[in-house]
Amino acid sequence: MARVKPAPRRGPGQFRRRAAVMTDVARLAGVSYQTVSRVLHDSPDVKRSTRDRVLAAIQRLDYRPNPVAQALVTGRSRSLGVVSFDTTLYGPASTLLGLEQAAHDAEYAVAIASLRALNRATVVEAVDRLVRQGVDGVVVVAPQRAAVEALRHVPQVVPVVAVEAGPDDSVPVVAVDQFSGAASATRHLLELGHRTVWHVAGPEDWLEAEQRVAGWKAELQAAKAPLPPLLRGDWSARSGYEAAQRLVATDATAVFVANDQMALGLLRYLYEVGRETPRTLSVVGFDDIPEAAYFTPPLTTVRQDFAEVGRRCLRLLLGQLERRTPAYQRALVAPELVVRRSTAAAPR
Amino acid sequence: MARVKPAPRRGPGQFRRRAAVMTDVARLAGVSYQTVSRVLHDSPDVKRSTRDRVLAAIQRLDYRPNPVAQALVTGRSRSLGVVSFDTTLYGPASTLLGLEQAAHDAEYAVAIASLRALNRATVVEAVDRLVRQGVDGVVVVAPQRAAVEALRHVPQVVPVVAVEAGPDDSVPVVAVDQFSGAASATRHLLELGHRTVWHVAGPEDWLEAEQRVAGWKAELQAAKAPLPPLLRGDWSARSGYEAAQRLVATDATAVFVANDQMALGLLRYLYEVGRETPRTLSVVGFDDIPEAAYFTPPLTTVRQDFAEVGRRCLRLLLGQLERRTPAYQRALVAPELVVRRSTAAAPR
DNA sequence: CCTGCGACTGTGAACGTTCACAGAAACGAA
DNA sequence: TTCGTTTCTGTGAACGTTCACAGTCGCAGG
Repeated sequence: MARVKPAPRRGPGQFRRRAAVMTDVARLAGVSYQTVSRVLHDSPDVKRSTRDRVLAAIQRLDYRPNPVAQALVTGRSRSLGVVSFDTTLYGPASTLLGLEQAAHDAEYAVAIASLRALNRATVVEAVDRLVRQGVDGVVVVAPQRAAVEALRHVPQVVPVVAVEAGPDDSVPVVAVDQFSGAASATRHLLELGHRTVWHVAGPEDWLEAEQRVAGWKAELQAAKAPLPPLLRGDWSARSGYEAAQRLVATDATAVFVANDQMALGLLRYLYEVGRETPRTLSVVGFDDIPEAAYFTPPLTTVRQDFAEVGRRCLRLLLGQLERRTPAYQRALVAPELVVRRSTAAAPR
Repeated sequence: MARVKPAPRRGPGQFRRRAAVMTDVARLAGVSYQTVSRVLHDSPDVKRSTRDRVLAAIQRLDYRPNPVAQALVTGRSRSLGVVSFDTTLYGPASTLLGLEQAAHDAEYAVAIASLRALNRATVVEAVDRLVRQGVDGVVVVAPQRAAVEALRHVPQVVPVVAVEAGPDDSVPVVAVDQFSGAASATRHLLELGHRTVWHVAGPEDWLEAEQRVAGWKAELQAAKAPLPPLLRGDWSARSGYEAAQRLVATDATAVFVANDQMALGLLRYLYEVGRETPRTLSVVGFDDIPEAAYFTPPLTTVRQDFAEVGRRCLRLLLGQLERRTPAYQRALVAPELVVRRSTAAAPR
C-alpha cells in the first residue's frame, strides 16, 4: 500500500529533487545503513526500539528503496517482460491486462515488447531485449505457430512461459481449452437438431485456430455427423464476409465461426443477401468480445477468461522463479458457451 | 540491430550462465575497463587499433552492457512508464501500441501500469510506482476528467505527458482533435440535407466525450440548425441500444454517436424495431474500429490515428527529457471522416 | 573476575557501470 | 637533452543496495 504523498507543488523546470537514500535514513535514526536494511527486510534481530526509530526516519524522509540498486546487487528486478503480437486484438489485450494486474498484486513490474512482424528472429530479439533489460521472467503471448517455433530458439537464461501455445512441450504453457470450447459450440448446434455443422476457421498458423478445428472435428465424429469442407478466414470481419459468400452456396444450416469478428462479417453478408439468422442459418462465434451481445442478432459464442489466463501465467512464472527450475506444465482454462440469439433449432 | 545469437541448447534447470561484463572484455582485449567504456560510447580518443581489439573482444564474448548498472550510475534508465485505464478498449490499446513502437525505435523500454479504478489516488499511485521503478518519463493514457484532475496532484519528479486530456494546461498533452472530428461528422450529415443532427454522447467525465459534444454543438450553431436534446451513453453497445430506444420516439433523421460500439448497439435496436438504416435514420460513429466496416450497415465514422498519437507523445517526452524543462504544449492529431453506408440523404 | 554466549549492530566488499581526474607514450620544438 | 603538447590510457571513487562477516554489549555461570 504505497502511501500517496501530498504532492509538493513546484514550479516548472524543477525535476528530481534528490530522494532520500538508505544512509540518510541511517543518519537520522542514528544507526548504520545495515540496520536500516535489516528493518526493511524485517529481520528478527533488530531491537524493538531501534526498529521503531528507523521506521520513524523512513516515514519522515519518505524513503523508498531504490529498485535499480536492489536489482544490481541481487540480480533480481521484480519485473516481468511480456512479448505480444497484436495487443489491439481483444484476446491479447485482455491477457495482457490480466497479467499486469496479477503481476501488480505480486508486486512485480511489467515491461512490454510488441512485435511488428511475427517470426523467429523478431520473437528471439524481443525476448532478448527484455532479458537484457533485466526482467526476471518472460511471458510470450503469441499464439501463432511461428511464435512457438521461435520459442524453441530462445536462449533459456530466464524462465519463459507461453500463452496459447498449443500442444508443444518445449516451454510451459497457459491456454484456454480451445478444443473443448469448439466441441461445446459444435455440440450446441448439433443438439439443436442440425444435421451437421460447418466451420469457418482462423489462419492455419494460429494454434488456437487449429485447436478449434480439432475440437469441431472430434465432436462431429463423435456424433457421426458428416464432415463438411473447412472454410478459412484470417480473423477479420472481412474474411468472415467472404466465407459467408461461399457458405450460402451450400446446404449449411449451422456454422461455427472461429472468432466473433469473422462471425460479424458473416452475419453482415447473410443480412445483405436476405438469409435470415438464425431461422435459416445458425451461427456460433468464439471469444465473446464485449460487442458480441449487440450483433444482429446477438451472437451465441464461447467466452474465454483471459484474466484467468494472465493470473495462471504469473503463477507458473513465479513458481519457476522460486524453484529455479523450469516446470514443463500446461495450465488449461475452461471456456464457457454463452447462448444468445444467433442459434436456433434446425429448419425442417 | 541486436544480433540474434544461435541459442545454445541447454538442459532444463540451467538458467543464468554468468554473462560477460566489462572487465571480462577489458581483460580479453588487454586494456582497462575504462577504455572499453570509451569504445562503447564511441569516444573520439581511442586509438584505432585499440578500438578494434576491444570491438573484437565484445563480439567474441557477446558482451552487452548491463542496463541496470548503467541506470544506477547515470540516474537514467532509458525506460518509459505508461499508465492506462482500460487497455481492452480499442483506443487505449492502439495508443499503447503506437507508443511502444515509437519508444522501441528510440531505444526506450516501456513499463505499464494499469488502473483498476480511476481516481486521484489510483493515478497518483500508478505514476509513483513507475517513477520508483526508475522510469525516465511517464505517459498517462486516461482521457477522463478524473485522470486529468489527478495529474495536477502528481509530484513532478519526472516529465509527464497526458494523452487526450482535453484543454488543461497543467501538463503537456497529445490528443486527437475531437472537436474537429465531431464537427466534420455533424457537417457530413447536415450536408446530406438533414434538418439537424442528434448526438449520443459518451460519459460526462470523459474529456473526449465533452469535446465531441462541443464540436457537434458548434457545427449545428454554425449551420443555424436546431439543437436537439443530448443523449448520453457509457461507450458500451448496450448504452447505444438504450439510447436508440429514446431516439426512435423522436423525429430524428440523423444521429452522430460518440463511438462505434454505441453505434453498433443503436444499429442493433434500429434493426429490431424495423427502422431501416440509413433510409429513415443516418448514423455516424467515432473511432473506426476494425469491425466498423462490417456492421449492418457498414458504419460511416471518424478515424483516429492512434499510432500517431503514440509517436507524438514520445516526441514530447523526449523533448522534455533532453532540455530538462517541461514544455506546456498540446499536440493535436487530425481525425478523418470515413464515409460508408450508414449515412444517406435525408428522407423527405 | 573472567569466560562464554546470545542478542544486537557495524564494517568491508561486491554488483557493473560512469565520471573526474591523473598518468604514460609519442612526438616535435627549443 | 629537455621540455611541452598532444594523444591516448588507466585509477579511484561513486551510484544505492545486499551479503558475509566481524564486532560490541550485557549478563549468567564457573
